[in-house]
Amino acid sequence: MDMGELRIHSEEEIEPRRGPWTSDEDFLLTNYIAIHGEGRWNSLARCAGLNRTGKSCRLRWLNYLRPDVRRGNITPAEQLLIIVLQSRWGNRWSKIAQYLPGRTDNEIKNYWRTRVQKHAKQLRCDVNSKQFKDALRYLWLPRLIERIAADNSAAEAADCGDLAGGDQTFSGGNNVDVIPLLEESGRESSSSSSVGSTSLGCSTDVTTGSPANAVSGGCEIMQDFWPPETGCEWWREPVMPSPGEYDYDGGLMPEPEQLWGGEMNDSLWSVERIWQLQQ
DNA sequence: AAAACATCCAACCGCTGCTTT
DNA sequence: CAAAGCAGCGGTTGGATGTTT
Repeated sequence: MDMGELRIHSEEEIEPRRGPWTSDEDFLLTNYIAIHGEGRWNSLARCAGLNRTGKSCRLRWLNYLRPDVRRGNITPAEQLLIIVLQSRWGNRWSKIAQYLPGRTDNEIKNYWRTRVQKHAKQLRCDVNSKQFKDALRYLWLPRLIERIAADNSAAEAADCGDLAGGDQTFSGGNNVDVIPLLEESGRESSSSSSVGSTSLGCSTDVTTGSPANAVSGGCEIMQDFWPPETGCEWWREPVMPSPGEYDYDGGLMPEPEQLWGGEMNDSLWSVERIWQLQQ
């Protein structure tokens, strides 16, 4: 600890430290919480000898130091959940985070702002617009489901070769047969959307296909999402379902505990479960 | 190699609502 | 009941890092 930064405590107000946390501060906070637990952040900050606000301590603990916090790559399954839940609840990040164990509201919020809003920008539409929601539902979600299915297949193959290997990455590893789900989704899309009608029809191989197909079909579009160079002209076609044909707000959302009992496990990320949320 | 630009993400800020006094 | 204190939330910012020119 750099004691030079911690001026001698006195009753008069000491300007709390701000900015990036040092490893010493992390150590102090982690140690204190390990012994005394969380809560009462203002007094915790004082008692732990941290010249930080309670707010700052809480944020550091919840978003970074907590042992069960997961950072880094947002998996396709997690992306799927975020998109589905955001469409249902809006920017209720803490609520959404409850359904992604180990992920913080901050991380989900960052993901949304950096990745999802970027695509909205490329489409030149608002993230809250029907246009963009349709893009998510009929282009992004099917693609994510395909990726999850592919991950599952890869994980299955890996499991055959290495039964001892546990899945630590949440990228798959379950045994859900996704084909019926994809077919179901495809039927739904084909009945209402020319873009959606082929979005799932390319599940066998999204890496091939001509540029012409990309515009008229959707495989390649889905592969690269929305390449800015297309000018998104295809998207302006009146191919979306009529109002009321989909309903993001319908249905009852089970509590997180009901879904996975508050624990992280592989079945948590089954496509089946995620798809149920989407319905 | 370096400057310019883009992206990511940890951390802060202001606000709201709940609890305590 | 009102005021004060606190926790939590969502929006925003700025520095670090990566990528492009």
